[in-house]
Amino acid sequence: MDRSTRTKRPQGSPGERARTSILDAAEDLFAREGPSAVTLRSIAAAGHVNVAAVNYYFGSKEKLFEEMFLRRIVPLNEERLMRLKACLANADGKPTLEGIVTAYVMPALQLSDAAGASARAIVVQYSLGRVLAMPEVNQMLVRYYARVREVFVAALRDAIPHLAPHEVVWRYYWMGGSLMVALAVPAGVVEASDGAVVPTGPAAHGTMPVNLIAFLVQGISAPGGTADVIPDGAVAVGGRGRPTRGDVEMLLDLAPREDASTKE
Amino acid sequence: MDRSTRTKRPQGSPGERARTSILDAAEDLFAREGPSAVTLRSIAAAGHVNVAAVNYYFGSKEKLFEEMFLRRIVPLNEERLMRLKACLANADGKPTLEGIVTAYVMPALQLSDAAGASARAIVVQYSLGRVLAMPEVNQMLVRYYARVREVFVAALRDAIPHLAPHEVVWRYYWMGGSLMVALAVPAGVVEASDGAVVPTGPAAHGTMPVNLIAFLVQGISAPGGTADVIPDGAVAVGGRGRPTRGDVEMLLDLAPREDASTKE
DNA sequence: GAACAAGTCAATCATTTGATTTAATCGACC
DNA sequence: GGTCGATTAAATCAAATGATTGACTTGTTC
Repeated sequence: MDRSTRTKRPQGSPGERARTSILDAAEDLFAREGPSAVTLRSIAAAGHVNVAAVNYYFGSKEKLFEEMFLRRIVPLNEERLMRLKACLANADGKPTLEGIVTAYVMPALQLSDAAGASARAIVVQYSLGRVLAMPEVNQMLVRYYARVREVFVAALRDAIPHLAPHEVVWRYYWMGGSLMVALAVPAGVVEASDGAVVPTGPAAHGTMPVNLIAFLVQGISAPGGTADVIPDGAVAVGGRGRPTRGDVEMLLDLAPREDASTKE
Repeated sequence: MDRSTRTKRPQGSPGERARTSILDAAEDLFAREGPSAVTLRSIAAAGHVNVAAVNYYFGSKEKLFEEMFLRRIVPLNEERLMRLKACLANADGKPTLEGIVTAYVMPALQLSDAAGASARAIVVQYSLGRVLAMPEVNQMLVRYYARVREVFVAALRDAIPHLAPHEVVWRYYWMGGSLMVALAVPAGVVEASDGAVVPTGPAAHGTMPVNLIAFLVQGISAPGGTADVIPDGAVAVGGRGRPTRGDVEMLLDLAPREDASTKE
């Protein structure tokens, strides 16, 4: 609109504005309207750019989505890994369960606190949902999630050695599910469904993060149901050797895995 | 195909076969291909019916989706409510937390165990995800979920009176998130990401349900983070009056709410 | 100011979409 | 056999979609 005030370009190169504008619009639309309702035209309209611009900058609709996801997910997970690393350093390789959970949860919750309303939060939700649900989704995303999962599961195993290895994997997933909902459900919905007087204002989520961590820490550390409790004769499980101390550090120092992709 | 053996129609009326065939196909496609990739033509092809049949039986694509969801979700939630009711009866109105959680979780997990692979499970996931994410989704679904939520939150409040009311709502949502992931993630993925020897065969999920319930029970009963723990000055919360005993029963006996819809 | 790349825009393409129409087919019932 | 409603099939419609084109504008560099 007010192109008159463009003496200093708001951000980077002239085309960079369009790029981020498209990414923001796509993110917002994808979060609100659902994945099926998003069209190139709606994105272009919301981003105040021409339809051709989308293909000009991103090549295709699919590429746009990929970049849109990666823009949020990569920094998010890098911070998770960084926090976990800090935990390991402070705790001499034996971080507390609370430390691990916090390292996983907080970057995501703070992401949703930041600037762009709940749009980013729901992006995280959708990306996670897609990765989980669709087998053939972008292999890069799958591998990226796998790497984060490996590290955290290894750390969790050190913190809760009483659990069978594959039960730890389940609890990692469940943690993700709870976090996903915590991100996706607007605080207003919870308030409305409660009728209670709840904190609104500066701290967007109020006491939610603290409670979520408490919920997860206590849940994850719950004793596992042993196989003989199961009514329908499931056999007992025995994982490969429990990971030796140091596995987590090794995984954390692993290079970002640029290696062979199944197909270019 | 083998229409020769139609002396006794396999199921109901001749068109009933087409109806369920379409519903099954839609469910399967929606679960596997993702919500955006489902077209009337792909449904018709997968269901071995003509494209026109979809509109003939369901009127529109949207109506088809609605019926598809309701076919799974209504019985699922009815069983949840039934189980909760049974809990209340056996426990003289004071069911255990484990009873409540089991009433909520098991119907869903058993649903995924039944016949149709993981398709149904992922349908549940998507429906839940949609209800959570999109504000304007089918009002009927929203209201239906709201009713189940009210009942279970009321029951949870009786079981864990030490929590602030709206924190209980959050934990209900988190329970849903964990369950969602438990349904969506194929057991094979967990096994693969673990490398462990895990139980395969008859009991599709092995010890997972027992462990999920243990995880949830202990997590939900975790002490709440009080407001003064929060670093960023959130105010303490005080709900409306804690629900009096009997609230749950009252809610459970409530009629299924046929009342006014905002618009026909 | 000319030349050139970077960026923007309206117009348009070939497909695909949900939905409708029209005609043919099936199956019970008299 | 004949009739009639229920069901299926093929053809078709208008609208929308992702993508592309070629002309136009802008900003930079010499």
